[in-house]
Parts: sequence; C-alpha cells; structure tokens
Amino acid sequence: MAYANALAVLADPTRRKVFERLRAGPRPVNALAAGLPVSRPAVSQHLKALKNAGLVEERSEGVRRIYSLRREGLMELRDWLDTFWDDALAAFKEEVEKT
Amino acid sequence: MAYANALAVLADPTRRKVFERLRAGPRPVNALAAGLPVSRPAVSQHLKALKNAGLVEERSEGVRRIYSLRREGLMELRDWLDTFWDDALAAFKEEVEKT
DNA sequence: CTAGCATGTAAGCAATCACTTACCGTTAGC
DNA sequence: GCTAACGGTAAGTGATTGCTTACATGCTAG
Repeated sequence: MAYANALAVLADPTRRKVFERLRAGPRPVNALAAGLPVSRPAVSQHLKALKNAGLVEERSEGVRRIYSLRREGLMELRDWLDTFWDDALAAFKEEVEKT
Repeated sequence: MAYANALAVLADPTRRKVFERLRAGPRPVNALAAGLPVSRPAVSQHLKALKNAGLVEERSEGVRRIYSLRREGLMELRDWLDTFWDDALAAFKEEVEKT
C-alpha cells in the first residue's frame, strides 16, 4: 500500500514542485528551495516527507545533502493506476476483497 | 494540470476507497457507502469531489444517482507519471520551465 | 579555533479538510 | 395526496497540515 503514501505526499503542490525539480538531476537543498515561494525549512520538511515515502534519497557531500529522485517509489502508484484499465484483474481483486 | 486535482482527490483514503469500489461497475450512492466507516453524506461529499476532478460521472435513474468510473480522468496523471521515466523529455520540460 | 555556511528540528499558528447531524428536494408506491 | 426511500446541501467542529521564525548541529576554511 505504498502507493497510498505516494499519493498523499505528491498531493501537495509545493512538495510536488520540489519533486519535479529533481527530474533534472540530484540537487542540494539550497538549489531546490531557490525561487520557491516558501522558506528553506519548509523545503526541508517536504524533503523529509518525500524521503519517508521512498520518493527521494539523500546522500551527504560535505556540508551539503544531495537529494535525488527515486523512481522505484513511483512504481506501486503506477501499478495501482494500471489496475483501473485491466478490467479482468480489477474484477478479480474486487472479488478477493470481499472475502 | 488536471493531474494535480486527481492527486489531491485520490490522496484521501476514504475517497480512494469509494473510487476503487467503482472498479466493479456503476453503483448508487447507498451501495458505495455501505460498509464504509463514514456516514452517507460524507460519501456524497467525496463523490462530489471525485466528480469535480473528472474521475467519476453521474447519471440519474429514478431516485437513484448512479456513479461510474471515468478512466479518462486518470490519463493525465498517468502521463505525468510517465514523464519521470522518459529522461530526455524530462530534461526538455525542465528547460522549458526555466524560460 | 573560530566564523560562517548548509541544513535539520522545535514550537506555534492559521487555514484547510473530512466528518457529523440536521435539513431539504425529489421520486415511487400505496 | 401521503409517506417513505434516496441522496444532495448547510453549518459546525476537531484534527491535520503546511507554513513561519528561532534555534541547534555539523562541516569547512582561514
């Protein structure tokens, strides 16, 4: 049920913006916070949430913490989305849930 | 940016449960609310949110309102997710956003 | 060793949100 | 026409959440 966490975390616009910025590659917190309409501590908190959801990973580089995208964190969400197109599978799962 | 609404709406567990129940086919509100740990009005409110996000559609049948899944509402979210795997596209979009 | 930068954490606050109860309109059966 | 079932809406409330400022920690340069 990790897709639930991914959904909850990505629902916030600011947090999603931070996440999207990581598409361009690993970045330190300062770079991620630059230009955003919120304070740097706010971004730190968002990164913590993203990390807990398995959507980013962190590596220390001297005084910097370099955050990078973790695509595996999106896999479950992707799979969950797919269940809405595969009707046979969906019907089956629905049946299982009843028992 | 409809994927943003989809994310926000699907982030709530109860609302997601209602949405998932519709995988098994169209249902009236009563059926959707049955067994859920929340009141029927709460489900009505969730359905309204789902409808606003384009994730479900509603049809009247006598005194009943039959809700059904609207898979097109998930398309943008699916596409957005895909942008995280296509690195070339991602880099391009990132570049565009800067200007 | 001290100054300064980069970042995480704590505390507090205002806004949002999901929920409840109460109520209202609408359709169907007798 | 009454009456009951179905379901949308209003108002109020407690919990959650995202934000801010202030502070604590850790690394590095000189």
